[in-house]
Amino acid sequence: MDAPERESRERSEEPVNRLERRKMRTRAALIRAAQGFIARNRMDVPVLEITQAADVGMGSFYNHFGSKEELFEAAVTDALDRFGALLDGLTSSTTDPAEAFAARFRLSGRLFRHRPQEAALLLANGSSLILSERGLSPRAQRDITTAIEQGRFTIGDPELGLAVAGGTLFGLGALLRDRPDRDVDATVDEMTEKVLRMFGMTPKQAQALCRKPLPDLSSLHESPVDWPTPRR
Amino acid sequence: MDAPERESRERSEEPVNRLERRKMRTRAALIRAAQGFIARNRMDVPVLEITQAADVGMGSFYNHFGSKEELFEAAVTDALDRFGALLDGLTSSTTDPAEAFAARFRLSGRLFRHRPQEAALLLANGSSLILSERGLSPRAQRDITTAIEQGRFTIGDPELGLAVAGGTLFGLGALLRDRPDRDVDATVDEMTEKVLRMFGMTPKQAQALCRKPLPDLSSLHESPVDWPTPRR
DNA sequence: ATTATCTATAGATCTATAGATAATGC
DNA sequence: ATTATCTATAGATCTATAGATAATGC
Repeated sequence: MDAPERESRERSEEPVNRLERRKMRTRAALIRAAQGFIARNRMDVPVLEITQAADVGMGSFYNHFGSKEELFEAAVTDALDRFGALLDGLTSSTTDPAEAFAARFRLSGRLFRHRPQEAALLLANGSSLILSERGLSPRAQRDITTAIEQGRFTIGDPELGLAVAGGTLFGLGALLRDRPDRDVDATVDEMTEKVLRMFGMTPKQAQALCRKPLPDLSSLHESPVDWPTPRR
Repeated sequence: MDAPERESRERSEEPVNRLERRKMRTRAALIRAAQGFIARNRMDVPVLEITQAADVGMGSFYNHFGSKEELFEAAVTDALDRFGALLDGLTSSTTDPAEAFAARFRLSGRLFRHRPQEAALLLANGSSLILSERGLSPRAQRDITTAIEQGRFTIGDPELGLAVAGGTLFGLGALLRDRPDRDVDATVDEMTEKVLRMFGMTPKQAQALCRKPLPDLSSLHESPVDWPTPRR
């Protein structure tokens, strides 16, 4: 075997040397800058402004991406994967699929307020995320199918269920954004209950799941590192 | 009275003379062209290309709009108003608010397939439409509130109900777009039933409402006039 | 020696307008 | 005479790259 662990690590691959690490840092800076612009609906921003926000030279952009579209696509993918990984980390102890679904839905709703930039990014991408292969969608898909198999959900059409879950989460995000005075926890849990009932749970079962304690979120009030602000 | 009917007509105001009518035609052509680009997610299109698609001179653009953003905003507003007016026309005979809501939801879902460009435009605007002052949202708002007053719906939080309706419609639109093989009528009606149950109706009541006949849509398979295709 | 980054800029593209033309009003 | 439209383009802006510089590998 001349390539011991080729292809064995997809992303988050530990770079072998300092050169590689620097390259990854530049790429990551560009991606974070792009995420900031997407969240602010400024996808028409010039490349120069992106590189300034990322604090890298103009030319570095073309070392990593062939076009703005390519960068933005990578930025959305990255955000989805991070959001998904974060949720996984927060719900790893839950084994019951219905409870896992409820926990992830409730956490996603709460994260909309805790991390407004990520929320804005998700809302800006809207419809393309609902049946996406990345982020929340595949996790919800998995939960729903398993819950049906185990008799916890009785909905006949899992794909329609996915559209319900995605759509209501989307509506919830818009509601929390446009009505900042609403009680986040109460709103999110009420929405979750309604979805669980749609999936065939009794009101009592749904309520019980939505009253379970959730992991503490106060430690992640915003992204680990703040998104860069573009310089003028 | 020196201005007999000033302000009495908002839009669709009959232009008084030929000059006015020509002006309106130019404006309308620009708006339709813009709607086509929005539906195709090409909002970065140059002004020149828009005017070419509208078949008007470059300079005419600035007679009507100060910037592309202004045009796009007008284009979305116009699409929402038209879609709303179309729905109103199709459901004018229905007096029961629950039935009216169901009919509008079912018709909206079906229109997603009958008029894919308008659907794409709505989906592209996504989250900003869910609590919008125009289009489907205010109509749903009205139906929901009235239905609650009359005891047809029992949902406690009408605004959350609006987010549910908007979100599920959005998810439905994405589902129908991304899964072209699905049976439109069955999918739409099943989704509508679920929403009605969320709003507190019994399964039987919900099913009954979703089996009511709907006005014929075959006459409006696409916009009255097709959107212009940009010339190269 | 190799690789990534940076700075500076040529050339392409786009916006916004000036001035000419065409249509309508009166 | 007035008003909207059209054509042509100056000037602004942006993209993509060439060539110089800096960091790392070996």
